[in-house]
Amino acid sequence: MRIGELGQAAGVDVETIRFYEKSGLLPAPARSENGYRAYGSTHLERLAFIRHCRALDIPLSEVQRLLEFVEHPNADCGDIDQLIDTQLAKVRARLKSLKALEKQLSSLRGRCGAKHIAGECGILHELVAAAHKEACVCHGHFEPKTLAT
Amino acid sequence: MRIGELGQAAGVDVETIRFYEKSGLLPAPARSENGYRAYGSTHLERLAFIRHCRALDIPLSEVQRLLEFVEHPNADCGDIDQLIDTQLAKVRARLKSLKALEKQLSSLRGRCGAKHIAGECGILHELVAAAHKEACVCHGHFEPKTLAT
DNA sequence: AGAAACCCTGTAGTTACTACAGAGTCAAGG
DNA sequence: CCTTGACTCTGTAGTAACTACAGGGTTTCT
Repeated sequence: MRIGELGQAAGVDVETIRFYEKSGLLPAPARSENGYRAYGSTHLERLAFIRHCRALDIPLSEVQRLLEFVEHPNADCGDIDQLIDTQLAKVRARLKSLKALEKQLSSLRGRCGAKHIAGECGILHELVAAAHKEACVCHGHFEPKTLAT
Repeated sequence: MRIGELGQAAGVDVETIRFYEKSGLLPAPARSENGYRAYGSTHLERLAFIRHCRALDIPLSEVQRLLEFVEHPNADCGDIDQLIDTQLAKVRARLKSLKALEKQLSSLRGRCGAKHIAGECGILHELVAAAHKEACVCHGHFEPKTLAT
């Protein structure tokens, strides 16, 4: 099948498929006489594998490694569980920070009254006030990454 | 104060500060005779405001808008609560998908036994099996019927 | 035949930073 | 005074994972 068909079968953009090929994740397929890529089921499976891993937020570099393991069943796979552990830790950390973020945003949202003049906007006041508080060096450094990451 | 001092005061990288200036978020400051940037407390407050918004995952383009409201207190601020609502919706959606992801990864992690050969790795088997027949929660596009070529 | 959809390669853009490179300035120490 | 390391400057490029052209060729359908 051609690239468009592969894309439809796997629910992936053709440009993403080309991107994966260029990145080395997908092997370059055979070509028809007109130069079009000609894919078979092997590519489809591999692409599905990649997309499934991506859905698990596994970085492409790690997906590459997993694919190598698939290709070499006799290789030592001691790192795979560690990879999943790393992902799990990341997800849990992110969940934690997002929950805090949701709480902050909800609180901020609650400050919006019926007023529609910027000078009287509770949200804006709160954002400015927060900036004032943080701008005071007595309160230490505000590190957004710890919340937003 | 110089850029390094501003960065320390706000807990921001000097390169990020220059980035913000270039992006138009921070006004270009006065310069000393040697060409160094000379900042005052106004910049510090504005930077803190920006960082606080970033901590709330507010995109820079929206931070820019908020800053404009701060500068024009008489402007209609009808969009600000909507901005926060949009952020809240994003955060909640992301929370939902991350929870599903955590569940999947935990399940996947549970498949790892004591084996350390790739060919016998439960995690790898599951990833490959998923590519064959299962749509994951976040992916959703892959359907077995489209396997037919 | 013509138009639209598909394909190709190569380049550039998105978002929010982050990291140089090469050169100038400053402050402390020998 | 000189040296050295830290700081500053502007400009460019890179990061991750795509996504969107541009310009040109091929296929399919009306």
